[in-house]
Amino acid sequence: MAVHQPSSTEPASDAAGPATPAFSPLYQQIKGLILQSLQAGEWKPGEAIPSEMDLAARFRVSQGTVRKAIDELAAENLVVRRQGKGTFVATHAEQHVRYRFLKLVPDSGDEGPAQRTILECRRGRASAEIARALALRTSDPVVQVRRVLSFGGVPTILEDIWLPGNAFKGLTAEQLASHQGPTYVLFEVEFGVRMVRAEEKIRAVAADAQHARLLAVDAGAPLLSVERLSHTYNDVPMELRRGLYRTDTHHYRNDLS
Amino acid sequence: MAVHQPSSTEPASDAAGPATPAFSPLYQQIKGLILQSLQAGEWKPGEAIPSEMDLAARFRVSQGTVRKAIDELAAENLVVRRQGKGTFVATHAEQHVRYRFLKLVPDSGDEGPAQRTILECRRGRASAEIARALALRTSDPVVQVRRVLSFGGVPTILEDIWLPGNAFKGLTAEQLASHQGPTYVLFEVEFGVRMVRAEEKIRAVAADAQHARLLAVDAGAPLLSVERLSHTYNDVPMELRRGLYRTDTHHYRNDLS
DNA sequence: CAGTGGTCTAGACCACCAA
DNA sequence: TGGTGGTCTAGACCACTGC
Repeated sequence: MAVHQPSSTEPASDAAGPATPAFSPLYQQIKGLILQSLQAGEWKPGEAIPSEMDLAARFRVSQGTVRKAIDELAAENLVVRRQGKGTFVATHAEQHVRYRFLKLVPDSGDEGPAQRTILECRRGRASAEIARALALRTSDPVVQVRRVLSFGGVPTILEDIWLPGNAFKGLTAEQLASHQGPTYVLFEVEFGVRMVRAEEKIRAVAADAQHARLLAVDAGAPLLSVERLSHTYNDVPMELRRGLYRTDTHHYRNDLS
Repeated sequence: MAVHQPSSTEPASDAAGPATPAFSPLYQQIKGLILQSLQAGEWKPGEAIPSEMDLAARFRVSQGTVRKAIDELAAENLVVRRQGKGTFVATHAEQHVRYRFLKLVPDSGDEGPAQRTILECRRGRASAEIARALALRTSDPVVQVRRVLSFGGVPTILEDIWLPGNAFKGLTAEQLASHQGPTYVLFEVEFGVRMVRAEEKIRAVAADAQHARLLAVDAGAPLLSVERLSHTYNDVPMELRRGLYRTDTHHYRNDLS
């Protein structure tokens, strides 16, 4: 339900506490409520959420207020609007947004999907470093994956992936090797985990002997090191990924605005 | 003035031509008109544009329509809204958005502004490659700048910058060395050129002898190569920048969403 | 206090889609 | 044809700023 706040000045509650009245407009509250339903899985990825009219009725608010809430969710890619059809929970499976998190593109031309080679997929305990990144406790269960992505037979990306073990019970190398489309779709479909946002730290590094072998380059060759921390709803970290990219035939593309 | 389009179906103009009726909503047209005024320099960077009411009156449209147009301009960082004060033409000089295009951050801690060393600033003719990138004709005048940015005395960024000579008449090494704040502010203030959007292509490369000397690293050391094409209004390319970044103490930070 | 942007509402109509 | 999101309007009120 919409929380109607006292208008204008707060009642003079001079008790100690944060001085910020934390005013938030109605549409932000509605956005928060819709977000809760998204997190709770009330509507699954790809499904339609209720129409604006329905939501307006549910929250006892005008359609325009719901619209503004959904506008923001759409701007954050949590939801996709389709005129005449409805509003849908966003997915990494959509055609034109696929590989939204993969910014490595070929220098020229197009290319098919990557060939995946899973080198490792094992359960273990979180090191202090991994635990810190994923907001776990040291020695909590984690899944670690190592894989190589090749384009046209050329190994191009070597990735180490760490996932919280509890959320990804039963993840197998088989699944990782054989599924279609982005791995994040697998995560959505099989584990109900939707990655919403990520931060990347990018560096140039020299290939060590092992990396060189796996990526078929000379030892010491420059590689792009991409450390990505992905989050689900509410900024909960759910994946740490360390990638090494060959940039002799591809480049990392970024748009600034 | 707002262009009122024929409602519903087009009159059956079966003459040859693009089949798309190119319907665009009123607020998009208003946005376009405001954009024109921005390009034309009717309001300078940092200045306030007319109030929503004024613009609504000027364009014979409701305030809500103007608001939606400005909303989009604000979302594209072309304009900044300040409640109670007005709407202002965006600038690279704003405190919290300074160095908006510089994504290289120190691994830990903060750091002061960069020390700039201008190695070169000369006028010349565009090579075929530069001409293509900047949408000039080969041998059109260009300004080329080479500089090193250092943090705490450590040379960290080596940049080559190409600018269209006609738009940047009179740019000197003096100016580039002595101005305060981001170089893009200098461009706005001295040349009326506002960079609005940019694309970057990022690679890992090995330092050659010259680069190694200028950045105080060993030859062959891995460096981040960042090629940036910056645009003014209307996607007109106005700057090509090739940077080499040391990433031993800094990293390139990117947010995906 | 007046002026600005920000929120909220209610209603009309349009464009798109599916059945 | 009915339902969905998309546009446009008009008016009321709120929050913030500066005089």
